[in-house]
Amino acid sequence: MAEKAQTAAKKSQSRAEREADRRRVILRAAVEVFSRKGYHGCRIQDVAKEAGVAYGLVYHYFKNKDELLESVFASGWQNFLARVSAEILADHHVAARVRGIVHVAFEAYRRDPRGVKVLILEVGRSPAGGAVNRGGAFSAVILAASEMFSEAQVRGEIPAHLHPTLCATMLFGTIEMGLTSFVMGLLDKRDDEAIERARDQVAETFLHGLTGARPTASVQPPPSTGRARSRPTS
Amino acid sequence: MAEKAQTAAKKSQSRAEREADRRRVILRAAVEVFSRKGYHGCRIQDVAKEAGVAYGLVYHYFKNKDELLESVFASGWQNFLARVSAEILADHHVAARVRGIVHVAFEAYRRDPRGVKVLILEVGRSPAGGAVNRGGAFSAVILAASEMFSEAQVRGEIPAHLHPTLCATMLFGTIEMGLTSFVMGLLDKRDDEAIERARDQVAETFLHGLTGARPTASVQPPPSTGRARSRPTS
DNA sequence: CGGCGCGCTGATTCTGGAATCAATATTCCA
DNA sequence: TGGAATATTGATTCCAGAATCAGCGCGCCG
Repeated sequence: MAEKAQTAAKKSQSRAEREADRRRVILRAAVEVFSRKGYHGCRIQDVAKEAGVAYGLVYHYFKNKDELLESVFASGWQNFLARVSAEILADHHVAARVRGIVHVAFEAYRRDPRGVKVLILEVGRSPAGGAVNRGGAFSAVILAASEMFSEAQVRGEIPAHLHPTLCATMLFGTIEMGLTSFVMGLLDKRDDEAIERARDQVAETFLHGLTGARPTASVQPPPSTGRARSRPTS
Repeated sequence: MAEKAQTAAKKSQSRAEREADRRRVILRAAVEVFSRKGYHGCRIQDVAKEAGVAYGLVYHYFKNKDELLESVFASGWQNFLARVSAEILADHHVAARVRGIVHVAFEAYRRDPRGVKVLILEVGRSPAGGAVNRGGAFSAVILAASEMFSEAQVRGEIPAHLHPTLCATMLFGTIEMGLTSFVMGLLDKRDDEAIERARDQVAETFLHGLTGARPTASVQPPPSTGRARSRPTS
């Protein structure tokens, strides 16, 4: 819809750029406000104010409030999804892959706590009939992870009697609640080191259990596809 | 408010009873509707229709929509809270207590999936500023569980380097997502036996980890306070 | 440099649903 | 049985907030 500006070469480009910027600003503001007051607890006006624009403009860029949430979700989740998928598909021992997934999740949180909060609290849990159709996307990751565990069983890396899907949900449940501790202020979210320790504990406990947990599995990240290289801040 | 009817002995009693019934019917209907469309996605009218009463009546029994949700929460959570607390306070090895907690949660689900769904999806996750102040209640359980793990560390039952609070959140995260698998239809909620297997897997994986999970820890419930005795169906 | 189109604005309209309330039915007690 | 007290109803009021739209002014083009 905004692509009509592609008539000329350079100038129009700059215009399109500014448009995209606006869009991003609004999206950003939406994340901010959603995380503060929740989707239902805020008006479009709040988002507009946060973004420093008239609220009519929000409708210029997004069809309605739902589409706004949908976009917030898409922009946040796609990214996360891609990274997690990469971890899942890597062909390492399942333990390494699990560590990778945990790592990705916590890294995402460290980079953008607000965004993660919205994902967790708003999008992740919208009631069945709800507006946003993100249930599918969520299931997709679970499914992929199930695959991974299933495969790990074939390779004999984990016991055969475990239900792969349940393993997958448990993994994400563990991660999610780990993050929620921060989101809800049960743990100090300022402390970067605490976040790292939490991350390691989550991974190790999931892998070796409460009773068998090892004395911290060193901080160096597990060997995996791309997680390690420090990506451009973005 | 309805207690004024206690003037006489028998008849008035019956009246009070019918009132309480009504109240319960409405509460029940609310759970039903909330679980189907979510708190924000439904009108008072829907609840009334489900309960088979006029919606004005809902206001006779509950001050407003919020109080209705609050009550749904209270009636469901108090119960659960009490049972979980009992498990937490029992002085068994921490493993037994963990099993007990998991057991209670799954039992609650088996008895009333709808109710658990509402608790998980609506109440458990309401965004910070939200209406219902149940965050406190939730934190309370986490805190209690933290205590338990802390104590277990003193007794040397689990490694000292683990963060007790994180252990607690992980435990409930694992449980919650385990249940969510059913709520979301990732696993077959009809299959009673599947539920039991899931329950055991959740407990054992949490305790011994993915890699160390034992070949199913037998179905017989762990030795704990009162969980074992099959309570009157209700 | 003049005018025109499109990004942008915010007052205005519209909608849906919460909460009220006056009227009606039912129950209870003397 | 009468009538006071209470339960129940649903049309009505009221309002928050979503979505619209008519116009304004900035920037771009010839």
